[in-house]
Amino acid sequence: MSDEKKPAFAGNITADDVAAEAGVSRWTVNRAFRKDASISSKSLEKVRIAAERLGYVPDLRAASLASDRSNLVALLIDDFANPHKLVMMERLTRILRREGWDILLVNTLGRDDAGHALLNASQRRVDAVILIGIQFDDEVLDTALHARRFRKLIIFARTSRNPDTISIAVDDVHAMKEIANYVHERGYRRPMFLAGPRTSSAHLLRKETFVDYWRRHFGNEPETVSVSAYDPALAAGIVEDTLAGRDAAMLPDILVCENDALAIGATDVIRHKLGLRIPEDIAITGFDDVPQAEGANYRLTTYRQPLTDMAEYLVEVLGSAEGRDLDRLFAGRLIVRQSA
Amino acid sequence: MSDEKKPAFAGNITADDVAAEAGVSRWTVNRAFRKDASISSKSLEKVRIAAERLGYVPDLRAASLASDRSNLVALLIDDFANPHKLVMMERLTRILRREGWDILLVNTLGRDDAGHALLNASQRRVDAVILIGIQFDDEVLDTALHARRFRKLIIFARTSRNPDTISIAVDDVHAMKEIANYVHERGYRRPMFLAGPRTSSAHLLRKETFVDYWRRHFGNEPETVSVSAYDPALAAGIVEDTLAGRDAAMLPDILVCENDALAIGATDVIRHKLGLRIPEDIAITGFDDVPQAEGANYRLTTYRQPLTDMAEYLVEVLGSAEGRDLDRLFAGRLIVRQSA
DNA sequence: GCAATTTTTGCTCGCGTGAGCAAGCGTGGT
DNA sequence: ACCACGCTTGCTCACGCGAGCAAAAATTGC
Repeated sequence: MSDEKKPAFAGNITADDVAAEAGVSRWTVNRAFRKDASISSKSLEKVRIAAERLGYVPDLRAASLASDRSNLVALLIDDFANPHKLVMMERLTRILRREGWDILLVNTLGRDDAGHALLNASQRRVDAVILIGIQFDDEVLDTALHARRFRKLIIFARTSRNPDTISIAVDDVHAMKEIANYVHERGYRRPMFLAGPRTSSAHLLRKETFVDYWRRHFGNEPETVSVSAYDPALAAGIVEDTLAGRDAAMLPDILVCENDALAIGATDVIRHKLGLRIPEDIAITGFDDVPQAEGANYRLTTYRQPLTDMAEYLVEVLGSAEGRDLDRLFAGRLIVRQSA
Repeated sequence: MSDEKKPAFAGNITADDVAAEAGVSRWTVNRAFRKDASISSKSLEKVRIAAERLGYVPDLRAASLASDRSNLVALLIDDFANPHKLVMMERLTRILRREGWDILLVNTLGRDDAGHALLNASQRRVDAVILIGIQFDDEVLDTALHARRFRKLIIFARTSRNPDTISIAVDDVHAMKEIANYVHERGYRRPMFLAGPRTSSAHLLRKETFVDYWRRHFGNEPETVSVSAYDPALAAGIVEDTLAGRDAAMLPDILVCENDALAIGATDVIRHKLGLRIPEDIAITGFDDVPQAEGANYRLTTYRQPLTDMAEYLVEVLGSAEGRDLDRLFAGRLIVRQSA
């Protein structure tokens, strides 16, 4: 009787099956699926045909187990209210996939969850962890690094002074000086800085740089306000609370925002709640150049990070044998639009 | 001489090491990390302490290999211009992680890439594939299903008539009827429908439903326009091309959009390029209730999908032994705001 | 206190692949 | 025809864990 199993799905077809079908050994089959392996074009062809017929694809779990390289990186994010995260995810996933890296997406629920998120990643034996969230302060990083559970811990789009992490980011200091100079040149004199949450590590230097630079070069001390997350809705609330009811003379003439998420929330509230015009009554600048910043509604003057270059450097870092001293800062570009 | 290896990272600490440290067998160690396993509280405690000291965590690659369950699901997305995707990703990743599922994020670059994306997922032996993109037409689905490479293929937030997939979505037909009725009740008589790309399968029934229902109940045939992606910027371009230069009498009195991504692009262009007021000159409705829809700028009348319920049902589906007849439609809710 | 029963523990075998080595094979020079 | 050399192939061993069974230990009933 033919008790040839008809598998429910092709997961159980293994290199041995293909080897039998193609008349070669199992190792030749696997070699056919590795790009660096030495194999004759004749057996390669035989294997390809047999694999095609049986629907075989190599099992990366087993490959990873045997080779101690998973070709998997974990991407840890928390900050889902920030539209720029969507852009970053798109760019990172596209470029990493193109280079053969798969991505484990971990939604880190907050500071307390960061440890679990890292544990999660470590159980899959990822080759690297990429952080694009905001919740990773020194304590969390130290715990992760102390456990020596990761070969590489990469902080993307954010600077970190921790020597054991790799930070790939735009040069915030240079960027904010450029913005400060632009703002001053255009005649604005009473800027207010709208900042995001103040984390103790891996944070942005934007607020500090802007405030210091402005004070030193242009005399007065800018007012600053802080929002607890990069969330347009929260930013809107804070801006309304801060500015509502002020005399025109007491209003800032420009709102310099740490990023576009804040700038967008601020724009909405300034127009629709405070009834002021942008840029005539209050100008606005952002940071990141999210897609909506270009739209007819916001026309936001902002600063574009070279995300593609950064992602490509990230790939390079992933391939590198070293795990340290790979920090790199990139130069961005001021994008001038109508909002300032 | 002490050539005790100081590992570069803790990946090479195995259950055997913990077993030696705790004075039990390797299998007891692994049992301590499974929740269904039978183990005495005494050895559990011993193992916990030893594992803690050595920094051991089980290797899920090996576990998956041995048990034939990966606890991994692939999430395939292409449509990154649509802000609703960010909301969906947040909700899905949060709830799936809470239930112990890890997520492989695959950025599908387009229709031609769908096959590669699926292959990618299958090599990691994911337990299921979740599609939240738009590019999966019948041909791609058939290929994937024919290869029998997946136990479950779930189409999330989109209906599919393919019997071998599991579709978890909002009841589009009911939703659009509700919207059509609302629009008519509020006195609008010349709707225009702004649709997204027309895929041959797994698509939305929104346009068809609205147009048919309107024609049958309210007499006239709504004008329809289609955009090639759910991208606000593209929608803006199409709407401008379509409406610019029309007499007021020739303009629709309401623009019914297939989703918020389109509605947002349309809103921007209607206000800032055509110089019309919303809702006085043209009203607008969307679908999805993205975060910005609530903001002061858009105040968009839209339709909210019960994403959390849908994600929770998804978890249930993942746990189910069956792979078929699990389709489910959910009821959403019309969110009335100022735009219509 | 003893046998019957249940819980806990250890073990054999297998999951599908890669590293690295040794044998096989073909090629070219003399 | 012979040998040296490089490319290709097959093989041993290992990766870390789970299923499922058998032995050991703990618990129960009387």
